[in-house]
Amino acid sequence: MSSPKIPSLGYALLGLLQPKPASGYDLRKIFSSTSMKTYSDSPGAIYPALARLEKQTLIRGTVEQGSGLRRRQVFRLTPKGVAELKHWIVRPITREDVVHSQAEIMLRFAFSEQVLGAEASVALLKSFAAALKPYVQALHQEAQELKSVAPLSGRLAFEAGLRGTECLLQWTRFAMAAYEKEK
Amino acid sequence: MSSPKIPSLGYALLGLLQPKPASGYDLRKIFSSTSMKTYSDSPGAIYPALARLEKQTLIRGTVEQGSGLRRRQVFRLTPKGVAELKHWIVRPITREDVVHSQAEIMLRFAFSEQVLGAEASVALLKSFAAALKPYVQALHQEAQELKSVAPLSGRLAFEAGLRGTECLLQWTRFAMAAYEKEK
DNA sequence: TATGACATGTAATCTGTTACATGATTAG
DNA sequence: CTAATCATGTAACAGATTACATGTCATA
Repeated sequence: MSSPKIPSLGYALLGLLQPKPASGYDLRKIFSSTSMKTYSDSPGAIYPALARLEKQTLIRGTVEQGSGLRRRQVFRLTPKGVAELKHWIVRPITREDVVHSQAEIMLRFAFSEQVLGAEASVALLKSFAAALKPYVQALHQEAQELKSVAPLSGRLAFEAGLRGTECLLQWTRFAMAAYEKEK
Repeated sequence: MSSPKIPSLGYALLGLLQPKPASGYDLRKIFSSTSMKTYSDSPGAIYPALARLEKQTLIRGTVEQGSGLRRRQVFRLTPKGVAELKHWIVRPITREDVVHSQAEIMLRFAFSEQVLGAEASVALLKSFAAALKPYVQALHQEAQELKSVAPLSGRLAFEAGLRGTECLLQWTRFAMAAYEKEK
């Protein structure tokens, strides 16, 4: 039970390994070349992270060396790893998540369809929207209180955060509509 | 020269101490009670951070104890600290910043007016917009390439990032207009 | 006198960064 | 042959989290 908490990078690795086994090098290339540049592509981050996941038996690595090929270790999810990934994705979204780890929410959503199917993606969107709505309200209120105090640049910085959050809420509607249309 | 790199939290502390000296406890309260909840309010983060800044002679702490008051250390910026803060704020904004540390850009902007005046804030906004424009273009292009490959949830997650960035670009225009109107 | 808020810190642990080290294979 | 790329890792260090430790002051 209650395995030691897995950091974002760990889940990113699990999610990437789910559809297709890959080596550490493959994963680094994904991080450095695609839109997932927010995650570190440094070997000092990825190889230890893979080692931790393997120690928790969430993934298993097998050394490939058919006919003089250079050594290359390919990792795949174990059933336990698949379960952990699913469990992480379906967790309801809290205010905490919205404030401190929006990037992780998006990561969960990005993987949701492959791992659990479209219904799970829609459910996540609903949970996200439900958490966002009162948060936007609270931000509006805080903006009112800030109005007379801070210098203009401070108020504008706050406004940027508010707009970004509203933008995200709009996006959840857009995304739900996209799933509607698909059916 | 070239002092050891200061992390985001360090600059947040410098920025907060600039208009008004404060104790570690005051700073923690600011982090936990205002919109700066993204920064850690844990003593294990803040007190060591203050100690580092003091060792670099960017701030100086003085123990207040007028008439049997409980011990309370108040920190203020040194001239070197003010210079470091200014230098950090005026640094031109790079693609790197936009991709990996948007929060820090907003922090720089939030402090800019108090520390350097409205012209500096406007200059920062221009630099930000200039970095955002080509980035949005690049994201659009990447979105095109993604179109046929990823599952819907993956494409939508990407779309969320794209929209957020566009939203930020719009905000820069809004903010510049706000400064225009103020004059 | 006991509770809770004020106020400051430390220690263990975890993760990530940076930089280095190693060696195989392929292209020029 | 040599340079670049493939592929894997390690070691030193910095910073954050969590939990704990300590003591003061006000109030009920």
